Amino acid sequence: MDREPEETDDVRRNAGRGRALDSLDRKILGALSEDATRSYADLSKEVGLSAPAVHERVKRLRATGVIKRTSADLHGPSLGKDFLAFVHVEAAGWGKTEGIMALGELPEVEEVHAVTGDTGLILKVRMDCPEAMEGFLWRLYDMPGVRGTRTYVVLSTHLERGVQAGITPDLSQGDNLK
Amino acid sequence: MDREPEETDDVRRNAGRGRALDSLDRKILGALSEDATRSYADLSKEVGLSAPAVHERVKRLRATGVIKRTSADLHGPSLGKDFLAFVHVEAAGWGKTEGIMALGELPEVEEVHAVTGDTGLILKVRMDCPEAMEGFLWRLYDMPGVRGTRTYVVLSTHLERGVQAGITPDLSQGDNLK
DNA sequence: ATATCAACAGAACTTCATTCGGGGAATATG
DNA sequence: CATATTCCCCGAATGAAGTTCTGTTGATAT
Repeated sequence: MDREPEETDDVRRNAGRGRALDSLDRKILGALSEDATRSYADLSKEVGLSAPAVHERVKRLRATGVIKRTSADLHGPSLGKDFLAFVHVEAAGWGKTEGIMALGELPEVEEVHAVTGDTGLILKVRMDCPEAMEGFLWRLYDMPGVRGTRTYVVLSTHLERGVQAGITPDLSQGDNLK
Repeated sequence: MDREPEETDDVRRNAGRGRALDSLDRKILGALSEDATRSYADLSKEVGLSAPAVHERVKRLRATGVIKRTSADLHGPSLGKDFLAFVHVEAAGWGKTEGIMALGELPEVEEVHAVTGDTGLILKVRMDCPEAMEGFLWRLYDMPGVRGTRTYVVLSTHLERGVQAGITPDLSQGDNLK
């Protein structure tokens, strides 16, 4: 009888429940977030486990959603996208407008966040030129509920990476109160 | 005489010079940016090439820097990072302060951009709790040149992805002028 | 004290990545 | 116009890696 381990099919959203991440998991995650092409044999030497053991952990990390996916990180300028900007959108009703959600269909839109503050939405958009930016803003203003926008054009990017596995303990404790 | 194609060592920013990306490259890039674990045999069926041909193209895309790297995308909350925020920093002198560049050492800091507008810097930071955010801001204010900050706490993220291979032609032309 | 379960290592197996040799189309050269 | 040259592709072969299987160990629960 083959039991399928996946068939939970239930509430899987709070990933990593039932098994907290130990230091080995974090080590693996840190390594894979920097270079996901490394072999399990290679990783096994770094974390002190056998290749199958690492494989099993990675499999679990994927299944539980800790590793959302493995992706190739592309170079914007090489694709003709030299123009990066953050657009703060002042929305009337409130976020989640059907039109605003449809922004995700544009490959130029990389991030959409609902935020606190005077603006309700922050967009990260990357395109080829200022003219495209203009076209994008027009499209934005045509949407119902968009009252205004504030655009911050990126002059240079000094750091850009995904979620990091590490944390800085000092931040949430200790010497905050000087 | 082996000529090393890399030894330009100069201005490499416009990677992919000498060979424009064709539609097959874009198809491959689009696929790999969504799932970099797909096999070449699999990709070959999608783009209509043989596996070695796809491999060769990917190899070149890596070598020329179009594919910056392949990474595992991690799930923040699973790692205990439930708190995402954009921090606009009003810097006195101007960007690239040694201290600000050192922010990259904190795994909580995911992005650092120099931008136009009243603020000179936009930071994307992800941490475990508001207390950590507080600690981070304190650390920020201790830096020379930091005049003020404005923090936008992310309430919900509707879209978050890397550079997309596709483009929307309409944006930079045509019906912009309504 | 015994049964149960989770995690790991070593070996076997399978699939994939990678290299090699050759062919064809387009471009450059005489 | 004919002939090299170059680039890009394919099919086959090789090697390395991913993946599965089985037994063992240690811890926990009965």
